[in-house]
Amino acid sequence: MPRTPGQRAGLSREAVLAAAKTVFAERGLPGLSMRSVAGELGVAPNALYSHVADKDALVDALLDDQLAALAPPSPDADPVAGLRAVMLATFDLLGRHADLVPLYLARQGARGPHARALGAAMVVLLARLGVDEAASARVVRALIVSTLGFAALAAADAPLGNAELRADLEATLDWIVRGAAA
Amino acid sequence: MPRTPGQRAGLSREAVLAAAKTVFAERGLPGLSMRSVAGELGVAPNALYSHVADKDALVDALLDDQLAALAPPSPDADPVAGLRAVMLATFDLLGRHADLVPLYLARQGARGPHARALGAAMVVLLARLGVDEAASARVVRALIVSTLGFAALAAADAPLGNAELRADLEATLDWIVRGAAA
DNA sequence: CCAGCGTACTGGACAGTGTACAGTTCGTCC
DNA sequence: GGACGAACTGTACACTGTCCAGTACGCTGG
Repeated sequence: MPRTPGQRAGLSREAVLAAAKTVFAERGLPGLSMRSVAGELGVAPNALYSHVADKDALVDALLDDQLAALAPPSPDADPVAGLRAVMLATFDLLGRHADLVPLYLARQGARGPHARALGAAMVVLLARLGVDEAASARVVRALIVSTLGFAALAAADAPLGNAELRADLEATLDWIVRGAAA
Repeated sequence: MPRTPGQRAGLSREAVLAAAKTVFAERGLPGLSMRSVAGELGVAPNALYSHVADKDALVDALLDDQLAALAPPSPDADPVAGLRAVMLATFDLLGRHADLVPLYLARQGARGPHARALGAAMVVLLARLGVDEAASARVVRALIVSTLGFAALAAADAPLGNAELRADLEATLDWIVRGAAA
């Protein structure tokens, strides 16, 4: 989206993030460079650095933003079903954005506001299963780790089909929840 | 290790891999480039391509090579203890090579010969717990995914200490094994 | 012993990357 | 209206993985 020169671009952190989302959606992670995002905005690559500290910071923002598509489980639903539903929804979401998965595991990306909200909702459900607050952090981590891990496995175009790994995850989630509740 | 010019370097796939190991040990993953490996061997960067297809292929080899340090569990030991021991040893190994963890999850790296051997030993132990062969593949995947996932979490210099995450992993492994054996 | 062949290797280059530095242009506030 | 600070540009650096063309060497058949 090039501008007529001589005018301000009027960028902002949000605009940069939005452009990054567009570029990522259209060209995937390999196509996401500072230059491509800047090009999308019709702006010099360096201009982004007025609104974003790093490429890393931009990617972190992008990661948390993806989680906005996930609806937190209702506190009133059946806890076991609710937990399974969020994690499977997460798995499905990551299946659509395969190359992001390693990033979630390697970075602070899983610590943004959206991620926090999901975690808090999970703690509520676990409490209704009799898991006290001290232990629930551990269980949440176990659930998330399994979900991200299986998503990563599914992303690596493994010989195992996506459906098989989804079923694996479902079984694993049950083992963890059941084990933790005992 | 520069050579006196005019002589053959006498490279080989193994020599390249060894140099890559050295560079990685000294400078970590960011310092591992085709140029740095070539420099280590006193050779032009392109020379490596006579022995290695890609940087990806080289990294894959490096990944599996790291697993050589892991002793497969004895088939005669207590199955639960044996499984726990391998996975915790893996966690500890990965803790020492933090930046590799995302790669293990994202690539075929966990499918090399060493990885296979470990997987096979785990299947044997699971059989002694009454897990039939069809189901054991799923359990092995669950155990590996949890281990790699927690290692990744520990690698991301999280606020949670390494010891805490190791304990989390230990509990998770137990839940999975117990759940699968039931 | 020597010609020839194939492989190992070099030099140079290309197309990218993230990002720093210096300078210009603009909107805003006193 | 003039100064200030932020936004933005142009240019550049130091890298990256990898390709192409050429050279020099070791080994093998005659």
